[in-house]
Amino acid sequence: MSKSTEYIEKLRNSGLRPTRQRIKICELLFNRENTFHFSISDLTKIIEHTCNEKISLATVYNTVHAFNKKGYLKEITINENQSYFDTNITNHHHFFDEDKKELIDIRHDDVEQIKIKKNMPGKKIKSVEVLVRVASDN
Amino acid sequence: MSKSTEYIEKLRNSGLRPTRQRIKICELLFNRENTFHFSISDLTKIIEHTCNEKISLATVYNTVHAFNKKGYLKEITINENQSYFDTNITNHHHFFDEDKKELIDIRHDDVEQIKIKKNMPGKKIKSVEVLVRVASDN
DNA sequence: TTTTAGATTAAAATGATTCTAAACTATTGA
DNA sequence: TCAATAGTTTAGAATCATTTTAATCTAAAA
Repeated sequence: MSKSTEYIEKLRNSGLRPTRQRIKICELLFNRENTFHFSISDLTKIIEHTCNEKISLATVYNTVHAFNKKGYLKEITINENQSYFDTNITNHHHFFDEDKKELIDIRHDDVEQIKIKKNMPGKKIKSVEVLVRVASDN
Repeated sequence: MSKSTEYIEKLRNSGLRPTRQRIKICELLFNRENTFHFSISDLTKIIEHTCNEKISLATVYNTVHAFNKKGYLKEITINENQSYFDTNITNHHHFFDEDKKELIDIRHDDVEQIKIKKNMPGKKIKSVEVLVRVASDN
């Protein structure tokens, strides 16, 4: 499947029509070797720098949120004013580097099985997320 | 040590003078049997309902943030628009009930030791937080 | 094609948080 | 004890991220 067909499918699955602006957003998000962590403001800056045409903020929000809802992006929230999206939607965890304000993936295999000995009657576990905050030693 | 002396000490340690308004906030936060999870908006509602006098929003923010910074409160962020503070500052984890939008403590003992096989050179681990999202089975 | 349902946009609205500046108060030290 | 001062409270304004609006535009269906 071509990249372009893949983007169109992702958009349609998310309930969105494939438009020029949304395809461009897909290219920026999904045409990458490595996992990509970004905030909405990171993404709009990248659009400004790599794109001749402007994409309105409303479109960026609407597209990113639709992908997040559908599961093509994963949200990682650090605190009240720092929220990131991750293009790596496999089951994995994160380091947050407090110095550089940067997220780093921890492969699922790099964390030993997490066993929770308590359960919530009638409730099903949807996800288990580990955030390891790190900072410079000194 | 009396509760009141304890509040004054907490405030001073956080770099704040013990004023009438801040003592009131301490009473609401720390005079409790059980751990208390709240958002700023929860707290302001409680103040409105239990207090004759009004405490301005600016004071609430400033006091809660100072306690959080000092470590007398712990912040738990669920997503872009849901952030809570926890009066339980011991090492522990959380369930987040997606149905009731409610946090529930998981005692540290109820999660088996989390071993991270990867490390970040030159960086020290500040905290390891686990968030288990749960929702109704059906 | 033509129609229509959905998309894009700039600008306005909203809502949470932070700032401001004037009035107030805890603390210090004479 | 009391004045000086440094920090605090407050309402309201400012800010910032996000969402809504309504007019214009476009993809997709007929």
